[in-house]
Amino acid sequence: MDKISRSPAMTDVARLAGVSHQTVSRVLNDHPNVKEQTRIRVRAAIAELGYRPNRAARALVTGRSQLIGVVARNSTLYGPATMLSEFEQAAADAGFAVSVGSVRELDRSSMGAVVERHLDQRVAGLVVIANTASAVEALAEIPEDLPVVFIDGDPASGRPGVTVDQVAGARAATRHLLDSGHETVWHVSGPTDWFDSAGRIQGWRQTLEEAGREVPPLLSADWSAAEGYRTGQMLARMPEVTAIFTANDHLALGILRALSERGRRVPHDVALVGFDDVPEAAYFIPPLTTVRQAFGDVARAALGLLLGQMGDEAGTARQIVVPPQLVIRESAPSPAR
Amino acid sequence: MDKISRSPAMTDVARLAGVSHQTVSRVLNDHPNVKEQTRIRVRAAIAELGYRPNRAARALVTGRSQLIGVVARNSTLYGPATMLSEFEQAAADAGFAVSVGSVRELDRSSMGAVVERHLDQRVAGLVVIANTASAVEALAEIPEDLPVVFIDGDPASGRPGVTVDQVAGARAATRHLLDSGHETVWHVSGPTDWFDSAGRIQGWRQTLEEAGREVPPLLSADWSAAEGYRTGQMLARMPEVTAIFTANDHLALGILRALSERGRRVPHDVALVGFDDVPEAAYFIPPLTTVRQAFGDVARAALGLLLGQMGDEAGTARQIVVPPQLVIRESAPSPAR
DNA sequence: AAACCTGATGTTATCGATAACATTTCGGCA
DNA sequence: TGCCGAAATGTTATCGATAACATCAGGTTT
Repeated sequence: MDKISRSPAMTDVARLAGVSHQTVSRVLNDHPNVKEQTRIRVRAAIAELGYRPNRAARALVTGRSQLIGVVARNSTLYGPATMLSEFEQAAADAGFAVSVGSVRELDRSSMGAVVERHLDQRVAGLVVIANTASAVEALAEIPEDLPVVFIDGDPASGRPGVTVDQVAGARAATRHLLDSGHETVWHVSGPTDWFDSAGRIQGWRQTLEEAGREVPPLLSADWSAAEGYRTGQMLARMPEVTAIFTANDHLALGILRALSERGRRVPHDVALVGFDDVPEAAYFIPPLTTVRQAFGDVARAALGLLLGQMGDEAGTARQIVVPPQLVIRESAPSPAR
Repeated sequence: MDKISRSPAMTDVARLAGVSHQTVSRVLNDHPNVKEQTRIRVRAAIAELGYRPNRAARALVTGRSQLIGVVARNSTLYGPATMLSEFEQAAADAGFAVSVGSVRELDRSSMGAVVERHLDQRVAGLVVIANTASAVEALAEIPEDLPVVFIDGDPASGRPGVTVDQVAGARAATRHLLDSGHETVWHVSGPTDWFDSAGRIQGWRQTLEEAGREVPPLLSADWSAAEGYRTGQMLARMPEVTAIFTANDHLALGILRALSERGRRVPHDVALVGFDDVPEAAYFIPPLTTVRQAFGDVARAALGLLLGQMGDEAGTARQIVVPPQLVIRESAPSPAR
C-alpha cells in the first residue's frame, strides 16, 4: 500500500498535533486527564487530515468489535421487519453497527452457521430471534461470556430475553369475542412449533375452558394470507362459526376473503380478531380488530438488556414481558354496540 | 487477557501442527503450493483446538473487512424487507456479512452518518437504496475506490445500479386498463420526490397521451394504506372514475376500503391495479391485479454487480434494469372476459 | 556434476488501535 | 525550598492476521 494513498492513522494525527498516539486515542475515547488545550489541538489535526478510525484495529486489540449480531429467520413479515429496523436504530444510537444473519429454516444447522459468522466477526453481542425450540438448540455453541438476548424465545426459559405476553393477548381477543355474545371462539393458529403460536393457543384454550365453553378443534396454519384463505374456506362453510381469532392479521385477511366469497358478512355473521396490528389492518374490509404487539418496544427493550449485559453482568439475566393491547375495530366491535 | 482463556490463534495451530503460521494461513485461504499431507495435519490441529479466525485481524492487514454495508431508509414495507433479506442471503453465500445502516429520512445528513459508520468498519462494498435525489447527494463522500451499487436510484445516472423498469410497469398497468375499455385511468402516486414514483407517473402519463386519452389530475400520496384510503374517499365520489392505477398495493388496499364504503364495486364499477405484488395482494377482496417487482432478482443482481466491482473493475459501471410483470387478478380482469 | 527452476515452506514486517506500564509536570502543603 | 501526590503525557508491547521477502529441497536440463 503506497504511502501517498494510505489513509491517515492515529500516528499521523499525533505527529501533526505534536503528541503521542496514545494521547490521540485518549482524546477520541473521551478519557479524563487530557488538557482541554491538548484536546483542541488533536481535534484540529484530526479534522485537517480527515482521519477516520479503523474499527478493525480496535476490535483486534479489545477482542470485541462494535458490531451486534442479529440471528433471525428470513422473513419479510411486518413484525420481524419492524423489530430489525427499530433495533438497528437503537443500536446505532448506542454506537453499535448491526450485522444481520438470517436463515431459511429455524434448524440447528442453519442457525449454527449464522452464529459462527457472527463469532468470526467477534461481535460484541448477539440478539437471537428464536421462535422455536430447535432454533434455541442451535445456540449451545455461544461462548458463555458473550452477551446474548433472545426475542420471542421460550417464555419458560431462564435466559435473558424479551417477549410479548402471547397468552394475555390471546386471552384478551377470546374474552372480547365471548363478551360480545358468542358461544365459543374458533382459532386459526400459526405454525404450532413456534412459541408464539403455542402461547396464543394456550391463551385461547384457557379462556374458553374457564368460561365453561366448548373448545372447538384447532385449525393450524402458517403465517400467510394463503393459509388464512385455506382455513377460511372451511370455517365459512360452518354456520355455527360466529367468532374467529387468528394468530396474525395476514391469516385474518385470507379468512376475510373466504368469508366474502361465501356471503358470510363480517361482523354481522362472523366476528373476527387478528393479531399484530400491521399498519394495513385498519384498512381491511372491514377494519380489523386485532391484538397489537409493540414490536418497537420489544426491539428497544432487547437492546437495553444486551447493553446491560455488556456493561454489568449482574441483574440482567431476566425476561422482559411486553404487554399486548387489544385494538377494537369493526371486524369485532365492542359489546353493547 | 489471561493466557488460559485466550482463544487459540493461528500461531497456536501452527505450533500444534508443526508448521509456520503462514502455512496455516495458506491452508485456510486455499492457497496453492501446500502439500495435501500438510493440509490434513493443519486441519486436524484446527479442529482439535477449536480455532476460529478473527476477521478483525484480517481486515486490519488487508484494509478491507468481510462486511458489506447497506444504506437504506428505515422501512417495514415488503419491498425493502424482501430485498434486504435476499441480499443478505446472497452475500452470505459469497462469504460476506451484511451490516445494515438505516435512516429515518432520506436526507444528506442522516445518510452521510450511516455511510461514515460503514467506512469506519472498512466495509468491502456498499449497497445504497437511494430512492431520492437528496439521498444520492449524501454519497459524495464515498471513496472512489470503494465498490458501490445503487438500488432504486436514478435510472438516468451513470452509476452502477439495479432498478426495476418503473416506466414499463406503469405502462403495462395503464395499457391493461385502457384495453379493458376504460376511457382513461386515474393514478395515485407515491411520494413524488422518489425516483420510483416519478417513473410510474411518467409511464402512466405517456401511455394515456399516446392513446390520445385525457390525463386526469394526479393524486399524490405516500406508500401507506391510510393514504390510499384518503385518496380513495375522493375517487369513490367521482362517477367518471372507472379505472385506478396505484403506486403500490397498500395504497390499493386503502382505496378498496373507500370504494366499498361508498358501494362502488370492484371491478364492476371501478377497476383497480396496484404495484408490487405483495404476498397478501392475492387475498384482497377482490384479489388484486398488480405489477410484480422481482425484489429478490434486484437484490441478487445488486450483489453480482458489487462482487464484479470488487473482483474486476472493468465493465461493471452499468445499470441493470429488471423487468416488471403484470399479474392479472380479479380487481382488473383481462379484456374480453 | 553443476546449474536452474519450481514447489513448498519459513521468517520478518506490517496493519492501527488499545493495554500496560513508565515518566514528566504541576500544584499544594509543610 | 523540598517533597509528595495527582494530573498529564509518553513508551513499549500486544492483538492475530496477511504481505513481502527469503530459504530449502527436489527434479530436470545442460
